[in-house]
Formats: sequence, C-alpha cells, structure tokens
Amino acid sequence: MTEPVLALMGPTASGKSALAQRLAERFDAELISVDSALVYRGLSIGAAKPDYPHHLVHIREPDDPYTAADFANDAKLCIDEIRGRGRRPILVGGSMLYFRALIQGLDDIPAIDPAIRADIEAEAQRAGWPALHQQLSEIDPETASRLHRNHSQRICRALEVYRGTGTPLSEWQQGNPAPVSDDYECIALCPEDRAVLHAQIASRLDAMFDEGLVAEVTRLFERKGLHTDLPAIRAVGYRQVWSYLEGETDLATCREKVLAATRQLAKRQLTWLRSWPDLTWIWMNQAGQLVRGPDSAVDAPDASKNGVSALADGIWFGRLQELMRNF
RNA sequence: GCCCAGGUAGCUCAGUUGGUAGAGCAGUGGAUUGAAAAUCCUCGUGUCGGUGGUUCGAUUCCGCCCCUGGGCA
Repeated sequence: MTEPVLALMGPTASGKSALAQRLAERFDAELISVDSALVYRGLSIGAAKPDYPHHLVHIREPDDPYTAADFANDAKLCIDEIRGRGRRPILVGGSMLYFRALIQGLDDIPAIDPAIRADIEAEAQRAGWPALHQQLSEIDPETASRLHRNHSQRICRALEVYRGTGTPLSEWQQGNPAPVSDDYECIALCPEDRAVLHAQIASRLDAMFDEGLVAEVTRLFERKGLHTDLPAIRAVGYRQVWSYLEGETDLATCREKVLAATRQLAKRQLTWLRSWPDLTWIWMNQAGQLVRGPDSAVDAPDASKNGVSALADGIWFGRLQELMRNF
C-alpha cells in the first residue's frame, strides 16, 4: 500500500510555494506544479514562478495549448517516476480543474479536431451563443439544461464533442471516469481574512512590476505567432499588459486591471475549495497565527517572522507532520 | 476677490419637467469533465456636499455656506 500524495492547494498569493519548498526539503519530496500558466515557457514573473524546482513548469511553448487532460496524464507519470526514485511527490498549485482532472478523473472522450471548434465559433459569431444553446438542446437536452444560454465555452465544448464523436457529451459523462489509482491528502492554505489575501496580492503585484513584468510580456508580444486567443496570453497579468502594449490603456490602468483580475482569480479558486471534498484547511488568522479548520488554534508562530515564513518554519510543520502521519 | 462648471454607490458618471434614484467598473456568492489564470450566472439604500427657504412634499426650485476643477485678476 502506497502512502497518499499530498496535494497543497490554495488561492493565488496565499503562500503555497514557500510552504511547498519547506515541505520538499523537510520530507525529501519532489514538487509537481499544478498551474495552467506556469506550464508555458516565457511565463515566469507574471506567473510567480518559484525558484525551487518543480515538475511540469515550462514544459510547453506558449503557442501550444496545454489542457487539463494533458496535465492529468503528465502528473500521473511524474508521480510514478518520483516514487520510482524512492522519493515523495507533492502537488502544489491553484489550477483547480487540473486537480479535479487528476484526482477525480476525466471521461475517456477522444480528442476533437480543432477545426470543429473553429466552425462553431464562426457560427456563434453570426447567430450568437443563445442560438447554439438552442441547437444543443436538440441534440443533448441534458447538457443544454445545465448550461446558461450565454455560456460560450461550455456550449462550444458540448457541441464539438457531439459533432466530433457522434455521441452527446452527457452520454460520455455517464461512463466511469478514468480510475483513480492514488489516494490524495488535500490541504488548502489561505489567510482567514479576505483583506489580508488582497493585501498579499497587491504587494506581490508591485514586486512583479518591479522585477520586469512589462519587459517579460514585451518579449512575448514581439514574438511571431502569439495572440490573445491563446491560453498563455490570456493568463492574468499577461492579457492586461498585452493590451497596454497595444496602446489600449495607460500603465496605471493596466496595473489596476491586473490587480482586479488577480483578486477575481483568487475568489474563483476559493469557490472551488469551499466545496472540495475531504479538504483540510489551514488558515492564518489576523494575529498571524495558524488555524486548522474554523476554530482550533495551532501554536503561535515565531513572532520575528512574517506569516509565510513562520508557517514554513515552525509550528506549521508540527501540524502538517501530524496531518501527514502516513508519510 | 470675481466669473464659469461640478459636488449622486468604494470609483467613473447618468437621472429625477418636484413624489427620496440607476448604469459601467470594483466588490460578493455561485457554477465548473480536454481553453480553467478560461468561461458563465447572481446580488445595487446611497445623510443625491451642508444649511435655511418656497411647497402637502426638495436630491430636483431659490438664498447662503463649504469643497474641487478651470478661467479672469
């Protein structure tokens, strides 16, 4: 029987990376990034690339889209390889669909010819998404009833699966998702107070601009073949700075847009986490103390350090070791 | 000091020919099966700058005061 894989989750800027590094050092583990932006080469500053080595970072060119299914496959291979070396895998990141694809599995739907999606998008351009939603309700009423008439991407996906395979999406989804071969111990890290998270997001964004975020995006902007329909260029920070480089906003406005987009990302990540099954929360309260779950306080952190360092260095370890008794 | 234009939601502004007001953005909650840092849905009471007056009733009209721009001195 193998020990569970530790999955460290949390919204952006919650301090996951600092904790992950300490865990890796302390438990002789290797880290696997669960991050839909860090997979792309050229996305470093704006994607908060950690200094410590992670698997599945910078594995694709930005014009070569990566998917949740790619991630699930790659992550499984990584986990096996790491174990083959006699070490422990730890997953760290905030791309919650990637976690879901790996942990809960995906139905075994074949790859769809990208030309089909292009056709559907052209149709939507002419007729509007509500018309395509109507079309979907004729071939797959079950999926259509779950989707709002404006939900472009998911209407598109449902239609392309039907056109590409001849079978409605809802029927594919009645199959058994790919069997899950590992146990996972899921832990979420987050400041208890939203305002604290927002402050962490803001100060990290300042650091990103200081470190040269605009120059980094400029390098992508000047490359041939990249455009705003690519997932890499749609990532938070990259999309807004790209728009600035096109002359659509001034730098101050751009910065505010990145800030807002980052907060919105964190909010969506928290929505996933609130309903995540079997999740252990580790919160930092306003006094900088660590709290497991809603109430139970853990030991006070080292007062000479800020929350993240304290979390990585002392107390948090005691708690995590307990959580990871199986390690 | 004088003249003009403004002061309405956290921000930018609309509006009420007098019956106490609504958009965008921000924020919030939610959804989430190969784009997911994506995409989509929900939620809008705020001394309508202050104060006196006219009025059944003033955020709206009138007076005075304060503040912010701009102009003239």
